Amino acid sequence: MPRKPNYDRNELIERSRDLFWRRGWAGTSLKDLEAVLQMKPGSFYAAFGSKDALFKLAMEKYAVDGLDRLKRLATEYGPIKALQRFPQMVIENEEAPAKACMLSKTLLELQAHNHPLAHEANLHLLKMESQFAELFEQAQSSGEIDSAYDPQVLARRYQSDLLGLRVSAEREGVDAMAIAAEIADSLTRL
Amino acid sequence: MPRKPNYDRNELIERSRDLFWRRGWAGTSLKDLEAVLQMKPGSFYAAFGSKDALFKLAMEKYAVDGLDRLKRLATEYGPIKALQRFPQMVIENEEAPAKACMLSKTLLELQAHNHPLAHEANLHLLKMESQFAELFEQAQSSGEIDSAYDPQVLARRYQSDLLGLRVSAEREGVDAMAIAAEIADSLTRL
DNA sequence: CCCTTTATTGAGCGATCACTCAAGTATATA
DNA sequence: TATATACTTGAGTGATCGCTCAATAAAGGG
Repeated sequence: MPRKPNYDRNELIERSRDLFWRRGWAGTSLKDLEAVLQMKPGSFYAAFGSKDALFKLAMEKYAVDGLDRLKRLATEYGPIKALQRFPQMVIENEEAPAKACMLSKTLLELQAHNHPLAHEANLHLLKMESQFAELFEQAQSSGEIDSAYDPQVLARRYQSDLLGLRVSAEREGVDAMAIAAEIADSLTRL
Repeated sequence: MPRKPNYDRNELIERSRDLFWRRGWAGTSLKDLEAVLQMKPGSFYAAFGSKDALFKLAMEKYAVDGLDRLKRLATEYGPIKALQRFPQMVIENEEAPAKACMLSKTLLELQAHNHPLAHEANLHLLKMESQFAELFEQAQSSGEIDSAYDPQVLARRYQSDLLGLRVSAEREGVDAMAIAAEIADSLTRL
């Protein structure tokens, strides 16, 4: 008996993600969302409940996609080569809404307000860090890097470097590709 | 004939800096500022002109103070030791409004809106980067590090690492001091 | 003292914020 | 086709946004 929505929910979440990623939480108004999603307020709230609820969905899609890209890279090239390629891959996409990481942007914007979305962002970052650690561990198992290192320590540092890279890539007049190459290069010396 | 203001302008700017640093640009309302500065709207606008104008002043103070701390560190310990100590110093201050860099927070928040303050933040970051490069150069002159390196390249990477560290330090459950130690340690291998 | 000049006050401006809801519309099932 | 069940519409909610300004208070110079 029901009537179907005339939109693709997944695509709406992707469009929201791109807008939130670029403009941030406070920087994205409901008018902006209505324009990009081609939805009136009533439909919007029927579909997503609130701005924050949609932001959460958008951030989840962002995190899952990032994790997927890394895993695919690891499947194709092996763990250490994946970690080497990832930084460059992440900043070279000209079509991406922003160079900086959506999770870190959200964290920095909302952490001081104790906003639940900041905590959510940190959880996604932790998941990513675990995946980094797993790849370092695999690289040790296959003898690609010295097994004396603690994979968790390597992952922690790698993620910090990646976050720094992506902030730098957001700046004008900074050769981020060169930094990415340096990060990749430093992994060959493990 | 005139009447003197009954406040210390410099202190007001410092209090504003702390609030802006912690809460960000959009996250700080005029009500917040009025509360912290103990000023009514009229006085506020007579004194500073606008929220953005005060933010600019606050950011300048932030940048100048940061530069000063680095320079004092270099005078006391020498260039390379200063660069080694700086990361730890920057994240260990518990009284600071935030661990993350105010300039990077401003850049990430406002860059996508082409807000003048984002450009301003980048200029301050460039100045800081120049100071890093100068210290690396001094370290080369005194033979502390290999002179084959390009000081600008070292400075670019150092600043990126520092920005990453400070984002990481903002997170819960991340041992930022360990990352700071690693950054410092990597400078001994130059 | 008076007078000029500036600082301070606080009610309130228009604009925008996230969001609501009653009314209208489309669709799958009976 | 009739009906039930959603989805869609868009004017409009109260709250908050950055900010203005006329009125008042205070402090120097004469």
